[in-house]
Amino acid sequence: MKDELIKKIFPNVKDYTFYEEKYPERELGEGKIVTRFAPSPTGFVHMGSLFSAFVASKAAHDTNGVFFLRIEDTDQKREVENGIENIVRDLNNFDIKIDEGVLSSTEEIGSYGPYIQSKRKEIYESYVARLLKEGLAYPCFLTEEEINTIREEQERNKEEIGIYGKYAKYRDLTDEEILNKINNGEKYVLRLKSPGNINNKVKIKDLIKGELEFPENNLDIVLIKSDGLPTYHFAHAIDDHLMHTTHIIRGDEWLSSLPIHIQLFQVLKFKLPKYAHISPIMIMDGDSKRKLSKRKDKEAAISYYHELGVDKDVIKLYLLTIANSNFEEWYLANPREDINKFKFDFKKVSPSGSLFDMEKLLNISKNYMSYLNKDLFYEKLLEYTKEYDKELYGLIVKYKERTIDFINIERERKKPRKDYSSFSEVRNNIWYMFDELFIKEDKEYVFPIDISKEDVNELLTKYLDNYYNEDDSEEEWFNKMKELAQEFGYATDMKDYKENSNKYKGSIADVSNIIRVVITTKNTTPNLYNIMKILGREELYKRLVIFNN
RNA sequence: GACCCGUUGGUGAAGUGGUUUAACACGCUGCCCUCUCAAGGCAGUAUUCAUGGGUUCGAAACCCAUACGGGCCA
Repeated sequence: MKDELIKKIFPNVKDYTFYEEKYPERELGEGKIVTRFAPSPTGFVHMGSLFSAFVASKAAHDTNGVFFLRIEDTDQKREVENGIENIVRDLNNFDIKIDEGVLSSTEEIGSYGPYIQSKRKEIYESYVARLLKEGLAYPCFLTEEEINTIREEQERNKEEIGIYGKYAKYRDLTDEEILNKINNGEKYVLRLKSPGNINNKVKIKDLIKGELEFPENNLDIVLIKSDGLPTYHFAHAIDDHLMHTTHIIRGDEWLSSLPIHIQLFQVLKFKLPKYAHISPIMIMDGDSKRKLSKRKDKEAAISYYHELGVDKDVIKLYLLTIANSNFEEWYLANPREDINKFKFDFKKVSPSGSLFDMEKLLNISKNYMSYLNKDLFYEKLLEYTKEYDKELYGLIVKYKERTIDFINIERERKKPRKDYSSFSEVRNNIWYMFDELFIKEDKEYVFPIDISKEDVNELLTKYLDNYYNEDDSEEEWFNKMKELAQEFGYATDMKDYKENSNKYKGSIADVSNIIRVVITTKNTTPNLYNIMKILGREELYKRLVIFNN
């Protein structure tokens, strides 16, 4: 195509070499990876997109490379208000550092911008102008109805669907014919004049999927739509070339358009980046699996975990577990190590999609919570209750020391207790430590053996009056418990009790559980010795009084 | 319907031709320890790697076909 006609189509178009010079090769050094996360601004980040963003940022940061955020807003129908801000916020919440790119709808950092596609219109024009000049692109005047008719015909004849061969009616128009049509005001798109042949094979090595083979692309795909904005395919080639992305990490729904992308890079004489296509996270829907869906699955929303009280670090651990099959083993060997020390490896990514497993996630959370030190646990509990349980929040602020002491029962040791898999579970285990709640809650005392209220009262009174001493060590405490058991005709040795249960009213286990129930109303709690000590003598008497009423 | 990817226990998976009568982790079951729970210890949980055929002295691993699942273009 002649320059005059190109000028007619794009009056102020710059030569593409302008941009080649403006965005020079990055000087990062050997082995540094440049990746990007390129979402549409259609709302919040969900588990699936978080997964690819997380993997991409990890891959880049492991090599001290660059991870940037680009916004793909060329499909303006789908946009949502504050879309960009929400994405940036969600990434920040997950400590995914944006080295470069969009920070909000008005700010960005980095020297390869703009990073919002709608602001890059003239860049795309320069490159499509080059293709027009080289005869590798052309204006196509097919109307929507015509395209539909073509598709119907192709479906009838069981032919490949799309614009190619004889269906590419405007492929070989002369400049003059084109000019006439444009002057007539006919609407058009700009299409690739595909040099491909469907009978040829194109091979590519994907970092996750391995060796792949596709038929070559032969479709004259649209490069620039009639609204002047580029298609995903074209923008991807231009942007990732100019931004010098080294690794395209994205969902495997893009796999089938890979031949198009390869061809675009060839036609534009760009160096092809490396590709890594991640399989989607799946979920069971009845008997069959499907992709985890932002719309259908509550587990897909990050806010779901926030409400549950599952820490964001747990989500990261989970995502790494499904991303790299050797991570779990590494983490098991280094349970309290900073996960940034684990190096992501493309070779260890499963080519098939993993099923989302809530149980596994909660188990990771349980371990994580058990490894938190008492102060950090307390802080995170404050944060959680402040938002989701104001009443408990007030109490743990008021009784800070008591709360921390309780949290710390059997915590500071090599293999800590694992009581909670989310912060929302804490209330159910701690409420009885606070007078306000203990008095208020409906209480039902269920004892391990058949025993009258009077006998319980006698047992407790005797225990508190004659045996219990706040300063006792755990061993002394337990010995006294045994003495009490003996005095009331309970077995002090569990083995003995198992063999001769008919000689006793019950066992020492029953005695301590009777005490446990009066004090807490629960028949399972953390170590009773610690609980009594934390509550204090006076409080213990009070609970006996409450029981008797 | 065309094309592409995948298929190892309930789940995540290790595994790239012989040390695999399939690692590890979650879950589940049982036992032990034990004042309850949690934790911990021990054991069990795939007669076999979707199915059929082939290559090979030897296959979960390589090849072909079929089935199923997923994706994508519509």
